[in-house]
Amino acid sequence: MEKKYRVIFHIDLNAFFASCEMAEDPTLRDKAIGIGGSSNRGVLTTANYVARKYGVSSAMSVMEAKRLCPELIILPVNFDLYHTYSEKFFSVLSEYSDTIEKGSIDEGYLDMTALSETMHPLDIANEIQQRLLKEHNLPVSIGIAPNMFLAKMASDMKKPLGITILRKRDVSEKMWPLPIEKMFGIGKKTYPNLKLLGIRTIGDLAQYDDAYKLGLVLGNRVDEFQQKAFGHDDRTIEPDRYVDMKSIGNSQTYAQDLYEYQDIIGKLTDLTRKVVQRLQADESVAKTITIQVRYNDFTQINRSLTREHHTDSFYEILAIVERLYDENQSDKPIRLLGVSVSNLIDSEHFFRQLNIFQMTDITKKDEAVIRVLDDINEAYGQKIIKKGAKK
DNA sequence: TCTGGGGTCCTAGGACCC
DNA sequence: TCTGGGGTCCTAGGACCC
Repeated sequence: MEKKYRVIFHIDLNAFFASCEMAEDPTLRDKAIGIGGSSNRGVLTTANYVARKYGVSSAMSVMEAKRLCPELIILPVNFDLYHTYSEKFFSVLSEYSDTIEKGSIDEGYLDMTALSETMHPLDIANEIQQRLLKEHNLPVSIGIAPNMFLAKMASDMKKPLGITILRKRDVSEKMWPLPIEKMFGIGKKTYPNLKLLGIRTIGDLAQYDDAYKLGLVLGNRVDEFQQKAFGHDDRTIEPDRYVDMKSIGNSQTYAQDLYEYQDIIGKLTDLTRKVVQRLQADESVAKTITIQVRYNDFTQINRSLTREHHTDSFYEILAIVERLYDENQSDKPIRLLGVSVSNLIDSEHFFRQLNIFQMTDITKKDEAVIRVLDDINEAYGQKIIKKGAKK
């Protein structure tokens, strides 16, 4: 059955981190700047368009970037600043549609079907682009299409400050000639395998007819990718999709490899403290704790443990982090450590459940559990009272 | 050119329950 | 004796994206 015709926008902030820095400090605008790579072992997360003219790009090592552009200014990552600008961005978008899905900190999908009945989509896109530039110094590229996939592909076709319309009837002319690695969802592991099958462009993928061979490369996603290569995508925009975070983590590559146990535990403690602060600020509690260890030979292990109950206690989480590390010690020097928490739920919701559980089921639980409950209630008694009093 | 840090989603095997 | 299936949760690893 034919679906109702839709107008979908994908709006992408250009060189977002660099744009935020330039918006804050206009003297940076005509200079080459890169973000990230604090240590000698770092890479850049973003480069502005001045730096890109020298061949500097994101994911490039600092050393290489400096070689290409000796006058490059390197700024540390400032997530607080970028979140502030991200909120400004989505706040402007929310004036144009109620149906917005956050793709990430710097991109969003909007269902513009309703507004397009009274206004031409191109005029809307122009207005949004101009407003973001004038009011917040944020350059964006906009893709306009009948579905999310085509809108995403379209916004990438003209940068910076592009507006691109991609209709289904344009797919064979505008999208099929693109190299296969430009297709959203095909990464650097998959595209060499596709090339082995002789698939070099998105058009090649659309027209490839050996489903068995394709299955060896794409698994059970053959149909999905081929549909998209034809420009078909039935997904609807889900505003709630990423409103609740699913995990919170911090990781760091150290300037020098770590060897000493006490040193390593110290770094893990620092990471845990940062993660717990963000967890508490988010008013969430976590059930699964994961550590990440990358050795200097670049092999990596992840070890996780799921607790019986959720928590946001620094000491409880740290105890698990230490235990996970102790159980997986190795002689290899360590390059990176990470701590993350997942299986998150809203803390208020959790404590409502906890109270019921305590009243009915406590006799079956062992001492350790009771101790945990006491700890949590002590820590949260205040918070619950405060929240209750607000209403 | 030696290779970040923030995430999401998927898969596959094993444990466990019914 | 030999060995069901379905469902869910946990763990580890990997691909991908920005």
